[in-house]
Amino acid sequence: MRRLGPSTEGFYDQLLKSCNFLASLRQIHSSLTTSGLINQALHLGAKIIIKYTTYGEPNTARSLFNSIHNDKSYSFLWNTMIRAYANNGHCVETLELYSTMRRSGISSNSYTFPFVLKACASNSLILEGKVVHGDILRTGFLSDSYVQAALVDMYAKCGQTDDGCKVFDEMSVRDLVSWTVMITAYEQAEKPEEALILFQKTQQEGLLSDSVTIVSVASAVGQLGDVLKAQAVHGYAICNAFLEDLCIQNSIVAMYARCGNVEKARLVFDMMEKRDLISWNSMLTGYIQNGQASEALLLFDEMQNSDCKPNPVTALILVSACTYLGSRQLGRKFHGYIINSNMKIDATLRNAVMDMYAKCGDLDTAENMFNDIHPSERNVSSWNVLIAGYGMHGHGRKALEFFSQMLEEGVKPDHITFTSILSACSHAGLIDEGRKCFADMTKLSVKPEVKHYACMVDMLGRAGCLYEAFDMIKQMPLPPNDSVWGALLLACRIHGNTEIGEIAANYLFQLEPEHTGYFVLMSNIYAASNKWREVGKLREDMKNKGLKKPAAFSVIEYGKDIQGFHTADRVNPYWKEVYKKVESMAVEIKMAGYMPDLSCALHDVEDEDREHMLNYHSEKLAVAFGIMNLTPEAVIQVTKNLRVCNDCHSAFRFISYIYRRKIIVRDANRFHHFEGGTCSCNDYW
DNA sequence: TTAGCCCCAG
Repeated sequence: MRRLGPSTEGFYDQLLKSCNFLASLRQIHSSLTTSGLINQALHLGAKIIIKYTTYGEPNTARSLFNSIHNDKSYSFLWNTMIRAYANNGHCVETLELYSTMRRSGISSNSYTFPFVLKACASNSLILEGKVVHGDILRTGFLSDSYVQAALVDMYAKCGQTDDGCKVFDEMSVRDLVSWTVMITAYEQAEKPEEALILFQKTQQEGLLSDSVTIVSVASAVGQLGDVLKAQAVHGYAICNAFLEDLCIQNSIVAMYARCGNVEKARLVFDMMEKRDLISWNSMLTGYIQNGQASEALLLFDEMQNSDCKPNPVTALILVSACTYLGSRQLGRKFHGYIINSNMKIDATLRNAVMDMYAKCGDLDTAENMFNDIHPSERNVSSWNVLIAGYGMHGHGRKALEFFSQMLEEGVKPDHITFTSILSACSHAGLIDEGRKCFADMTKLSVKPEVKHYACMVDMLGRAGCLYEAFDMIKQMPLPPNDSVWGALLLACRIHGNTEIGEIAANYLFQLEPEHTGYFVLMSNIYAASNKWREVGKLREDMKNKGLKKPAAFSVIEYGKDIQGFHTADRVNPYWKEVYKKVESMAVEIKMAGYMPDLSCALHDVEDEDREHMLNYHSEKLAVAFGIMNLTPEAVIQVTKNLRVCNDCHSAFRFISYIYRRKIIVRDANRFHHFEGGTCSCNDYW
């Protein structure tokens, strides 16, 4: 065999460094094989193994590995192959190779374990991780800081933060990475306060953070939603010259958005010199999280003109924006875009598209998509989407059918399935079926959570079984939260029960003193029984606490555009015409027998004024806009962010009859299809 | 004699 000098090795080293393509890598590989150098300078072989794997050729890498790892006592190449697998998501192969390595008597070292642990961490393989932990103890590598950090990370990613914390606490020396791992662990476990306390400690110990730490800290602050802390992190990044880092910029954009300051997020975004996919997706998500879906859509147009092309995550964000807006038309457009862009549609994205169709009122398309999925590829979320979709439309029976079919096909329901099926029963008034499903939960080994009790209380309460609902709360094995009492309060509103309503409201005012919705509900109950003194007292309370009724907002599709209306909107460019229309419609439907439901107007004023105020509810403005601008055969579809009010519900029945229009309203809870004077919910909602 | 642990969009 011909020996080549070190200068030749250096030459190949350089060549490999600058090699960016699979084709040139193959050339270098073959030239090294011909020269025989690959068997002598193993670090070159190692580099090729790594490159093949990152270029998506793990099998080629493995063949190379198999052909050159002739010295059995030499762990370097094994470590290389394990590293290549682990860093490219080939988790099974990593563990398989590690196991072969052990069986072959090759000793692991401090370079082996971090990658094996990474593979366990990325697939939440806690059992395998624990075995590796045992191996580390046996081989005496627990004192290595890289191994320790990887171990803490593995436990954290497998959801065992406490075990990770134990390893962390037992470390004698902690470097920045171990601190960061622990900070990230708390952040990922949604314990942002703990994460920030640890960050404080790194500062006290005089450790200089790196960009990874700051990203995690920014994430934690985002979870906390504290704008002041967000500004502090932003300032820290500026002072320590971290702001050049793209990851940091992205995390700051996301942080501000999650703290509700989407304007500040946009400011940071606009100042960025370079933007990657994550920058765009973070900003888009920020708009969606803050209810500014139309801003998100504008930004998407900008994104398409940029050098960053949308990926499946972008698609997911946009589809969820359409779901939020209730815009089937836009949703369809994006669905088309997704198909045409040839992006990879995974189960999550497909389910999101189905959910969009279901929640935008197009159940047929949702169901067709579901039927197109091969039964073996339907996961629990696919079923959940359909069950929830049918439930929202009041098709309780259909939801129950899907639920049975799901069980027949051997798909195990989860907590979301039961939330969906119970609320489906609730909307359809199927209380016996609902009771049965609730009883089946334990049999199907899904433990009832507070939200399931809330569904039951809602179902029983709506059906008028107020005392049974109340008893259920009293007998709950878990402490009832605001959604449970809120369901009872809503039921009291529907059935006009002041007495139980007051009990529920008292709990709610303690549990959620800032939540205006409960004050509004209770004052509605008082208003319905003409207890204006109590209404006034509640209003006074709200005023003293500085609470305001959350802004109602309704959206209607119009051509390629979307029009949004607030209550008593004077910002929408068409408000004057729309006001005239609602006023004239009120006159016409009154002649057909519509009676304004004055209890829906919160204010303690003269009846005539209250009646007048009802006209300008956001959903009425949106429907009036639809009648004025859409062709007579077009369906008027409106999405409202809160629950549709009683008076609007009654008015829409009359409007659908007199104007011969199909009106579909999606509110915070469900769909209402108005046609010929009736609503699909049969006034049961 | 060569290699590494932790991060941002969903």
